[in-house]
Amino acid sequence: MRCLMRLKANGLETVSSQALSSAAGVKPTQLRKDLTYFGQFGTRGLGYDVNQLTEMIAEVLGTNTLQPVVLIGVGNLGKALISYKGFEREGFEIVSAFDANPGVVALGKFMEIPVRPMDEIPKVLSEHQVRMAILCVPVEAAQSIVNVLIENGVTGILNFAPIVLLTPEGVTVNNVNLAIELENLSYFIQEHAPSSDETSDSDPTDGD
Amino acid sequence: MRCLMRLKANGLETVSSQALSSAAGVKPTQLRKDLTYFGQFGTRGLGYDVNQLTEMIAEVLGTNTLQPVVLIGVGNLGKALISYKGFEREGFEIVSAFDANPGVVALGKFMEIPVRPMDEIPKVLSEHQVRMAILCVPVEAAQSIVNVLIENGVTGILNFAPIVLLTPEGVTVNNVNLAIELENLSYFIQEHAPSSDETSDSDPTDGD
DNA sequence: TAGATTGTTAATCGATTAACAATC
DNA sequence: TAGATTGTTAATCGATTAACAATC
Repeated sequence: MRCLMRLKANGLETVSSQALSSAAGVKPTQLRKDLTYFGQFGTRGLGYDVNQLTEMIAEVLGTNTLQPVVLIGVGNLGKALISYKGFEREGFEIVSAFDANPGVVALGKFMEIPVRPMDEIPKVLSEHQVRMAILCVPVEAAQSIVNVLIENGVTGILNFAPIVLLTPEGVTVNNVNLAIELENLSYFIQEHAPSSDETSDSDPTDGD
Repeated sequence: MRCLMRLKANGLETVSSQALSSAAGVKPTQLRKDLTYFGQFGTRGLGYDVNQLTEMIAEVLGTNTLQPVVLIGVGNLGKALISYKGFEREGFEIVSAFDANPGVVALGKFMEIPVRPMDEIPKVLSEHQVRMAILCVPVEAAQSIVNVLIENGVTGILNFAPIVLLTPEGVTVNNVNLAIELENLSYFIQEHAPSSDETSDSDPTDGD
């Protein structure tokens, strides 16, 4: 998607699996095979229409319309995520933040992204039809908040608390554990590690 | 590793691949196979010695001794990471932070983790024999800082800037891209997505 | 029509797992 | 010795890739 965006910004209208895959660092066959999983979008002899492909991927990702998201827990990390511009750029809108600390709520009341007390979660979720939440609360609070979120229609959780969340079928959890990221790195700089050959993003698989 | 820690905390001295794997959410065979990649640590008929296995894994991960780490870029995210206690618990020590903004440096001069100006990077890295860095600077600054880091002996970078870093062979980059995490989640809450079956951590593969 | 590039088949490769002999 | 559980082999499964017919 990001490669396509770049092509689009440069005015390209058409791209071959060859060109796009090399930009993305994968093999052309891989790219074509993956795309056909969702349908047929290319033109033989020509390649793919950049606009059409962009739109199709946005639709698959669910980012073609602005996705409302809430953020729970306005500590250091929460604040950092609120001010992160990347979410918006990719089609997400943090409609509200929540915090258990009245002081934090008072301070955040009139911010661009308002901070509300926890008991307003149900109201806000139903008002904005929110289905995704970013969770940056302490481990102790995580599970009970998740229960509330799920009761109120959330089906996707980006979880920063280092704990395995229990969720019913149909709810997806993506865990981001920064300590694990660092451990992983640590492993690869040890001499016994088979030297890794490609720079790549973390790719979370995810949750029941 | 985290499962083992928990067993240890509970006074368990021995664990079977069966028990450990179910705690970790993988199959017993998988666990045994993976462990043998590093050697033979079990006792047939008995299982694995928790202490011995813990130690072996810590060694493989390189977390048996405290790993010195530096953090570059003390913005919102940088601050959040500095105050994150998880790193220390897992065997990492942020020995210093760095920032390009003199104001940030002035403020952070006498913090528990000191904030220093960028030009002191070489001195600090060699003094503490630092091999790992956490990068949370703006995209524009990322590559040039990475060059400095590598020149001064860093071989592992945890990168939060949404950019593909160019690094020589032997340097590992782990990218954490929060927008991608959210996109991934978004995909799975769409109806067309094959419902995912397991909650799991992001597992970064990594970099040349 | 000739050249290009897709979508798809079949071959290859690697990773997971069941089964079991080794052995505590 | 009998029961348990490892380490390892061989079978299975799924994912990647090469090759190519379809077709723009």
